[in-house]
Amino acid sequence: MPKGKNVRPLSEPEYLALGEFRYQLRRFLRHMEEATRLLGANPQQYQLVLAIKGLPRDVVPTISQLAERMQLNHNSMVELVDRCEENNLLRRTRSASDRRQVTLSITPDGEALLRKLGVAARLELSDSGPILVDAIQRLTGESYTGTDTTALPRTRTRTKKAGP
Amino acid sequence: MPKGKNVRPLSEPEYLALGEFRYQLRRFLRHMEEATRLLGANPQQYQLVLAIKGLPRDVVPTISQLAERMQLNHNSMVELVDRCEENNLLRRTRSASDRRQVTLSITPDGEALLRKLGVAARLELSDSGPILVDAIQRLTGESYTGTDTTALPRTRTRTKKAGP
DNA sequence: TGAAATTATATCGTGGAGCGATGTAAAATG
DNA sequence: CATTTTACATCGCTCCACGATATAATTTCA
Repeated sequence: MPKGKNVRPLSEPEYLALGEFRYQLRRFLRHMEEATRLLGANPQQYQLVLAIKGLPRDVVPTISQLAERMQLNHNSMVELVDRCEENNLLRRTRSASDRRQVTLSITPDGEALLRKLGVAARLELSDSGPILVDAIQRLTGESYTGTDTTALPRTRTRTKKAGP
Repeated sequence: MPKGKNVRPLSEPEYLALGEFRYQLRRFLRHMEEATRLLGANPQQYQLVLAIKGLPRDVVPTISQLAERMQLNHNSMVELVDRCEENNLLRRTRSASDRRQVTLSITPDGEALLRKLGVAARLELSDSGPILVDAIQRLTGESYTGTDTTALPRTRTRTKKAGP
């Protein structure tokens, strides 16, 4: 594999693609937060319920697993689970096989939230999804054959910044 | 367009896709935060510099514009710009045409940060990008025939932090 | 076996970042 | 010009993630 290919500096179109990617992400996340709050729920708490629902079926929904899935420290996850339990979205159950572990289950309230916001997420992604996909492909070079060593111009004409 | 199509509840594969989508997002964001901090910089501040660099060329980089791009309230953006200026990543310039406005420009330090992290972002997206694209397509039904329910590729759990 | 190490969850105090409310200056409106 | 609107700035507050630390269950191995 030609190592140099992916470590060259970003070209301007790539910066635009990365900017667009981040922008669409923020919009998606923000809109979902809004939708969540409109239902009187807390965004992070919804995220956790969704993370449980969307967990691969061979993964046991413990605190640590979900901390990893949401990229949180385990103690932050403990606190998030606390809040979810207070709001009746989740329930804790100590595992019988290993009694250090706690497995989480979704309450009917949690499931109801999932149903409503799931539809919202799909609709939202119908808009931003294609733009996201496009940006990703511009950056990672979809249709990238790996044999190209002549690719982009390495010399930049310094037309950019003239002083005021 | 059949209206009912996108408002039906999520199927289980769709929940899995949505879960995977969120998971890959969090991983991407977290890894970029780590990379940023490894360079001694602040993640949000990098985000702002990137947002400026990645702004469509016909958009003037003012406080309000960037607040919208990063989906922050304008006052939060003011504070973020303050911090970026303190860390010598950005400079404020009052606009000559409309002296209420402030236009932001990236310092050499900011550009250097962009170069290093741009490469990191592309590499990171080389991994998570295809999974993200796949999840989006499963949800928005792009070329999705409904017959393929094979599990999503699972990314290997990576330990988050090397500790002493 | 039983002491030490490891794993899983829980608790507590702290700090940073985003937000609402409010302020100030410039520009648009009428 | 007087009023309204727009753009940026300031301040106090709160929430949430984190580091440090604690507790309990399990595994390791001398």
